[in-house]
Amino acid sequence: MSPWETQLRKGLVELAVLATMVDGEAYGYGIVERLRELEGLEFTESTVYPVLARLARDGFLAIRAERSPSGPMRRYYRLTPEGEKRFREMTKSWRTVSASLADLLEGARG
Amino acid sequence: MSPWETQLRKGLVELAVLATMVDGEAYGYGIVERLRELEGLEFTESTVYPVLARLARDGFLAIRAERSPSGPMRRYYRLTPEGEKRFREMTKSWRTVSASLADLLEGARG
DNA sequence: GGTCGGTACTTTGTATTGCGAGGTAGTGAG
DNA sequence: CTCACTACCTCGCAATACAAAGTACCGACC
Repeated sequence: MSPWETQLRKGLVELAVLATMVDGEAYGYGIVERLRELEGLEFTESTVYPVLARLARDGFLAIRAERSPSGPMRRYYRLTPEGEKRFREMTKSWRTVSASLADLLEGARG
Repeated sequence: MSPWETQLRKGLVELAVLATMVDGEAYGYGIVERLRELEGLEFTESTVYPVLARLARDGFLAIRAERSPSGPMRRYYRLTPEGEKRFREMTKSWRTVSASLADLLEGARG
């Protein structure tokens, strides 16, 4: 992954991770696998796990452990009310920035 | 600016800056002013100038100095062929990531 | 002459973050 | 008992956004 592509995705990991658990709880490894299917959002475990830990530490996620049918224990994360708020705010910001940048690229011959 | 908003924009500065000079040369202060008009892309001089310096150092921009009608000398930047290539690549990557994230947010109740 | 606001560029230091590399461990198949 | 897959975690490096602070040029106004 080229360094500028890495930079381009900075900050998006958190939003992407939050998005994966809006419809219900999710666990780390599963999140990585799910995001891997989305072009440009192929994050590794080294990236996702620390994000989950940080979000949980800051009260945006609650954790529940459960046995896996095929490996070590899974740690399921789900959004707390603060987490949902955070998700909504980030989504809004994202849409704003995204729209502005789209306008800028539109105006240029790009 | 909240820290996560800062992170959300990481890597976008470079693309935004490149976009401002696709249609012709531009100078630092002017770029800052122009971006300030776009919601979510209000970068400060502390952010933009280092980006310009880095892009020039890496051969993506060429520099030309010219007197300003109202202040110190301006340094006009324009895209080199490598710069145009970089801009096209970044734009493409951006559209990909943006589309994937939009899909993800769409799928979620967001 | 002096001050002030606006223009224009630069540097230093701090706080975050993405991720490669490497590690631990449970599980079932062969 | 080895191998592949699942599942989690941590260290260390490289990269970056930005506040803060500084320098300098200019015209206007008193």
